[in-house]
Amino acid sequence: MIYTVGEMAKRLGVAPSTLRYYDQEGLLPFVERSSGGIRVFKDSDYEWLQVIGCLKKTGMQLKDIKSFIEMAMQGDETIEPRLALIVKQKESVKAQIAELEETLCTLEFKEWYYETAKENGSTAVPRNMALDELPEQFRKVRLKLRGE
Amino acid sequence: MIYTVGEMAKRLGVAPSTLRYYDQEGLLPFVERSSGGIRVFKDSDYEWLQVIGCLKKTGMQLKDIKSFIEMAMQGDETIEPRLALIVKQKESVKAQIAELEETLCTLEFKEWYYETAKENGSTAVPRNMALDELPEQFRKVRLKLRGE
DNA sequence: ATACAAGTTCAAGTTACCTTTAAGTCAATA
DNA sequence: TATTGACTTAAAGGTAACTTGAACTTGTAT
Repeated sequence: MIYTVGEMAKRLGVAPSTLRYYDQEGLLPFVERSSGGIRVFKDSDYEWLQVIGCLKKTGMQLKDIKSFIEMAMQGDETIEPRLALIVKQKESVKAQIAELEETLCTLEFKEWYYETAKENGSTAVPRNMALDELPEQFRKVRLKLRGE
Repeated sequence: MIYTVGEMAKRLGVAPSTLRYYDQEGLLPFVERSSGGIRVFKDSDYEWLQVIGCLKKTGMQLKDIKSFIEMAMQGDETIEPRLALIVKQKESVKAQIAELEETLCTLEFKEWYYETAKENGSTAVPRNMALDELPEQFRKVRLKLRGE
């Protein structure tokens, strides 16, 4: 199967202008053109675009994704640096998950805080509660929020 | 304890210009000024800034954080919408974690892919491997990447 | 009293990532 | 063959979140 930029964009759930922009930025050196200059996307290009999408989700910048694609275009000599980059991004994603888990704990504290405020008609109640009055799992969170 | 903008920025690990920018954008209505116009941060302001930082980590935009702060400044009448917002952000963070977990699976597949390529001197080996030749946990990932 | 680091405002600059617009070309259908 | 919708490029515009620079003021330390 082959696709135009619009068809491929639809398949990926992105705007056609995004694909044109990526191409312009050098992220899509694998995309060929028809005799008339129209971009011709193949199924194997879809896979490249999925990889680009994956790296984007890790928070990698387009210029770094470009380097990765350029390495891939060089062929088998660049297997090791590509592996290294994947491993690095894997660690980065693990760190991001850990940070979001912490953020989640803070939000759960805040949820409890406003639930308690709602029940009592005032934020003063959870705010002035002694540390040992609050549920055990929220004590560390409150200390951290208050910088203690 | 009271702090200048520079001291508070240091305590938070951000640039002083960031705090001035937030103030300018209306995110810090609780910060008072000295007679000479210098910002005076209190310990309770540190806690607000930590909450702002938490909401930022959830991916919330500054204009939406501003709305939250404005509600908080209104007092106890806004407990319910604040609770609703926290719960919404909690769900958003859970979704972000789920997406990163999926991204992690893809990266683990890619790690295996390049490890196998490295062992065999060519990406052709993992690329052309039959689906039932690859480790079970990577089969669904490859199908998704190839759009099958 | 004087120096001087760090504060102030306002405006302009920066970066990343697209999107939009304009002017024109390609290619599938009637 | 003519129409029409989707393609092309180049350049400009947009947005979020800061950062920087210039010109000036505050407040602490000698």
